[in-house]
Amino acid sequence: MQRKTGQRRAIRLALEQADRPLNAQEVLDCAQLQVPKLGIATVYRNLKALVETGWLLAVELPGEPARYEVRGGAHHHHFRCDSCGRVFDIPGCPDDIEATTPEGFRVDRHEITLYGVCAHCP
Amino acid sequence: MQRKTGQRRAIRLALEQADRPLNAQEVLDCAQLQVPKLGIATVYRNLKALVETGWLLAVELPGEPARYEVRGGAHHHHFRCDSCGRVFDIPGCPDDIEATTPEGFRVDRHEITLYGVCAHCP
DNA sequence: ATAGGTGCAAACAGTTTGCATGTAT
DNA sequence: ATACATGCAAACTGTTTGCACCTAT
Repeated sequence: MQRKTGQRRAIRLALEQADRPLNAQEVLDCAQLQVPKLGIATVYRNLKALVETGWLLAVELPGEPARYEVRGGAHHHHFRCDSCGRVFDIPGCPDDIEATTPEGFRVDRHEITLYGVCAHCP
Repeated sequence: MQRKTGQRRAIRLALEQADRPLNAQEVLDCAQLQVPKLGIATVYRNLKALVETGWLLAVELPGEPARYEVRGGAHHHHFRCDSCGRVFDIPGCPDDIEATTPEGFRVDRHEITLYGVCAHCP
């Protein structure tokens, strides 16, 4: 991740301009507007590297390809619309999440996903 | 799903005897003890059918193959051990989960996964 | 007898990797 | 000049499907 390349810039731009988490294919489609010869392998390599540096956050929902969002604000969770398939950020977090964790288990982190219909869908 | 076959019985038995959600490969390994010629395609076909009838519950964690558990008790969530990779049931559920859902969103269901180290791992 | 199930292998989707080529430094 | 980055294609994993054969009913 030490050189500035056109593909790298295009990939970052795609993620910065998105208003929601994008998957690898969406990043490719968007970044190819600027670098048409961009390949999917390069997208994956850069996404992985950007997650490792902490610039990106991987949003992985069960059964679907991973999405990525620029690590911005505070701890939050996600809402997936069953109608349009898009994923949105949900601020905040319940505070009693670990309440019923069995004795002897140590909880390091958690994921919450809400499913339903978003405000833009009928 | 209308005939009683040996492979179907073996698959159901594997899931009934497991004390945790199993993925397709684990079901195959276990069921093959009784039906050695059992194929993975049959396992997938039966898992899908059993989920559709409601007998099974799919436990899908991001980035890993789906696991399946017999639909038994009450609403619950899951804990994944980062050390041994096994998944355990966690009883109960925080009650203020939908608290910060934005206006206009309708929440139909939710998934919570805790990550950490289980009681059996050092 | 016959519709439903099975096994095998091929097809698939998403992701990763090996390698020759290209390019920012 | 040279190490890092890219593109392509092949490999890989988990899952699904087409098809001929098998079997519970």
